[in-house]
Amino acid sequence: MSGSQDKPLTAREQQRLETRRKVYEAAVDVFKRDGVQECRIEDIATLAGVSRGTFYFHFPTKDAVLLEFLGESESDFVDAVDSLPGDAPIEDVVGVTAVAMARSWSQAPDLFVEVGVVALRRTAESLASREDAYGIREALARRFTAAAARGQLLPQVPPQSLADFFLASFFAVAMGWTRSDADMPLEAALQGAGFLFLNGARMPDAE
Amino acid sequence: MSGSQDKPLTAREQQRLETRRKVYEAAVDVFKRDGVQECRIEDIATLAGVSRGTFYFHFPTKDAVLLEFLGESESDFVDAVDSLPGDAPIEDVVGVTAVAMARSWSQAPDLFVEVGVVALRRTAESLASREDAYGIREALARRFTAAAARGQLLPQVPPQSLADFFLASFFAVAMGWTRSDADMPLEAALQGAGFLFLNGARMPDAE
DNA sequence: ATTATCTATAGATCTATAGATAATGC
DNA sequence: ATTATCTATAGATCTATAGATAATGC
Repeated sequence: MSGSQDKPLTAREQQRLETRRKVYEAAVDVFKRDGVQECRIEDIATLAGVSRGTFYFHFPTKDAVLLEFLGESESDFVDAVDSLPGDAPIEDVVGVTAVAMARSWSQAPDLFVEVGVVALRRTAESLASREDAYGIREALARRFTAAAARGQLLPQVPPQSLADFFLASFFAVAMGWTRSDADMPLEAALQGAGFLFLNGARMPDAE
Repeated sequence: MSGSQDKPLTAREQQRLETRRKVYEAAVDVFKRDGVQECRIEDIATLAGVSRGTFYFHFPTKDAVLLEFLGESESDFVDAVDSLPGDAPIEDVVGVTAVAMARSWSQAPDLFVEVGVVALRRTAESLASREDAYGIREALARRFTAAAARGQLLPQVPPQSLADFFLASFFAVAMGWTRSDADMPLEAALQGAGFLFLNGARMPDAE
């Protein structure tokens, strides 16, 4: 499904991708240094050694760069989930997602909020337009559908809603972790979120 | 704690508040009509009948208007939670929050995502600066602390994290609801989220 | 010769601020 | 006279695009 055909690149195509990558990496560096909202596109172009127009040739906005950044880390999550066998128990799905997200998100805590913002906007758009790109939302929704069919998850809640509920709470926990000074590893915090997702916040006895 | 002293306003103060309100309402209208990102401040000023500079005199950015909007709806949530007796069971806290959020969020589904964005940014900032304004996060955290002390909630998870987990999942469910065409009332969707929060997604038997 | 990539620049919009006007308190 | 409110405008930055340059395919 991921279409990397590896057809030979012309010198021109190679040049374009190289410039694009230079611009992308310069942008991420400047984002981290100056902040996404505060930084100027001028500075990104200068660091990449191109004109400001070249930035706009490759990316329409700063948000487009962040979307690419999001897409790169998201494919790690999807790979982690997709590497599990089709009948893997739901605990494993939750577990490997926690591991993959912890690994990816630890890299760029400075960009965390702004990446969350573009993820939110993109999800809102795809909800509105009914287009379903295959990302972590969809990978999780599939697993949740299968788990509900096996009787492991509550059948009343639509799997897509479960996936949204799950992702939002993971994001919230990760953001809290990023900004706190607790010395618990991010992975442990996310595993805790996974436990809450599966078992709820209520004390079992207090039923 | 909410300091409305009602000291008499001078004509000038009254004028300022009036203009500020005009600008605020014009901004919200234009946001709904043209979209927050797309609209121009020029158009807000024109609709309010003031100069563009006057907009900036009252609000530094569009986001500041959204923050005020967020603050107004948030105080409804806080009032709802604070109206409960101190020893109210946690189910009631979850329930009245669902009712208050459903009432408030149904008003402005068009602004939903952008309000979520400023809420996210504000929360990130307050986490970073350790300042704790009293909002719905703090109102919930207090209740969760009390409930954990009474043995109604899992004691391992910090109450503030529980509040973040709770708010993020409510937001996610509400956003999904806003964009879907299911004819379930928003309140029912949020009550479902509250159930998930308390009891988890796992089937009780499958333990 | 045609097309893709990139640059230079015009026009639009935003942000910062000096100055005008009107209210206030002495 | 001083201060608060608002306007007008200069300068900064972004967005859109015409034109320059370099690669491609015939």
